[in-house]
Amino acid sequence: MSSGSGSLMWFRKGLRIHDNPALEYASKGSNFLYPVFVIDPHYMKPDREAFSPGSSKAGLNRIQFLLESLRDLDLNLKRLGSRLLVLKGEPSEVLLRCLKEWDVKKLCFEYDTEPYYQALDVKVKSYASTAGMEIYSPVSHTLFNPADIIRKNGGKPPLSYQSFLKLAGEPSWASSPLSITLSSLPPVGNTGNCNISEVPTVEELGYEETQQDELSPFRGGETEALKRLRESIENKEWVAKFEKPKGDPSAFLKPATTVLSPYLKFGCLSSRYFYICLKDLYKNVKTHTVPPVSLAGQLLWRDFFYTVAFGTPSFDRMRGNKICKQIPWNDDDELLVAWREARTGFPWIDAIMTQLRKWGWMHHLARHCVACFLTRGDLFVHWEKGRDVFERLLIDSDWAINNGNWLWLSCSSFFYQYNRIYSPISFGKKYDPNGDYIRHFLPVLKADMPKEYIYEPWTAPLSIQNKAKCIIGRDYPKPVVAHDSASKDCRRRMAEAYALNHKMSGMVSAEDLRNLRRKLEEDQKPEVENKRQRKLIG
DNA sequence: TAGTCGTTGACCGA
DNA sequence: TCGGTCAACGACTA
Repeated sequence: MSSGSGSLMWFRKGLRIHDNPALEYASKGSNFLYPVFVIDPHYMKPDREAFSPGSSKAGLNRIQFLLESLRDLDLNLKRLGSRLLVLKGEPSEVLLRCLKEWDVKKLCFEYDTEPYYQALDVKVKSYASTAGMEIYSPVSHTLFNPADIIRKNGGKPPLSYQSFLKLAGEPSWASSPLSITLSSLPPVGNTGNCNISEVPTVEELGYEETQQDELSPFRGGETEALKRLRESIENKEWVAKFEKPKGDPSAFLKPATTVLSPYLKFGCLSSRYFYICLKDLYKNVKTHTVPPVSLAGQLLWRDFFYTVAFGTPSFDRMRGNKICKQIPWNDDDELLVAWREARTGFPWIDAIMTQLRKWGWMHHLARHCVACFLTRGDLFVHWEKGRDVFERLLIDSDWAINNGNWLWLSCSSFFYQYNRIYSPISFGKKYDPNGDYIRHFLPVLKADMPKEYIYEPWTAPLSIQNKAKCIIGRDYPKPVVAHDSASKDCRRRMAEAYALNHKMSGMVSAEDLRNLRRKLEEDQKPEVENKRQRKLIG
């Protein structure tokens, strides 16, 4: 056994060496260091029932990304004279066993605001403090401590970005230099009988060799994150002029953004280090863009959603969520599946959903289009269902940000102008009139579908469809809805739902919603009947 | 309480 | 490429 100054560094997110205050503190004055990552089978083991390759919680792309990040972390720890100790099992059980068996005086881990970790940390902290261990759990995943912002705002999270900015100001740590490098780490202590393994491969986790024809082009890990960051900020002019809404969602050979989000999600890249790099760059250019559209503004968006998510009970649900409009979304699994499986018949939408499936990433505006289409724009399917699909398939899916954006896009919170609907036809066309993005992700439309019809192939004359070897309804689906009438109907439903929320001052009961759903369906009946009649006559 | 403003809509006409 | 219109929301602020 060690001399009694061992520390356990528990990695969860924060899979990095640079700007890692928990790791730094754990190594300071310790004779031994136990750098631990616990693989939770619930998160990792194959689930054959799931709608895509992966576990019950995560798609294979993100599992792969996490494993790559862990391998990189292990390598970086080895360079400093340590290594990553990988253990398997239910995280709190595994950790408690380690704390009991090893000689640990200090337990260090990055603070996490997600409900999952909040609950987990209560268990672990309670054991560690009873056992007389020192616990160090600093906030280093975000620029600000969400609790500080909420306190400053009188106990409530700010609900607009601008008010968040005002409350937040400049982060307190930004005036002093961050600890970016570590020169060495204490050796790993005696691990006794604990079953330590190397970072597994996906095959070792039980996945078969993947059949997918196109894999995510993004590799995980701190090394890759820092390389990507360097490459992005090398182009000073590009950073200084960056305006998020002006990015091209159809750019896939060279994405219009940094694609640093997956690295921020797992903490392979410190958001604080990224922020400091941007501030340094801004100092050295004549002019630069500002929040909300600037690159620094994107990091602040992340903090905004973290803050609201932390301060809002049931943030990830409609019911019981005080900031969420109660809307009678329909429960149509057929439409959901068509959307999820890229079979809506709208090539722009289906190409984006295919990119999501294959790459685990797509441009922010592309996410807007498909989220709007699924919910308030066309299909009127519950945002929680779309959220689940994103949560599974995105390599950067982040609890606070993903839920926040679905609340936003579905006009359930933050954003309320439900008349502004993205067209599944004309929005993409603005950026990519030739349809190169569609042709890449939907090979069935690649060959000879003329650009005049690539966004609306069902309008192509049969002769053209024949020539393009793509018959609509056979080789590629007919559109699941008519956008013009569907979006009009969505607007009507949203107006009714808003009126109900207004009338009830937000206290809409389940029964109120049921009644409204019934009313909306009855209002629609004559229209459906008319359509049927027209069909009969036609 | 009234007025301002809001990360990124579509469409039309100039 | 621009500005106006569509129809009209809620958070925040003075």
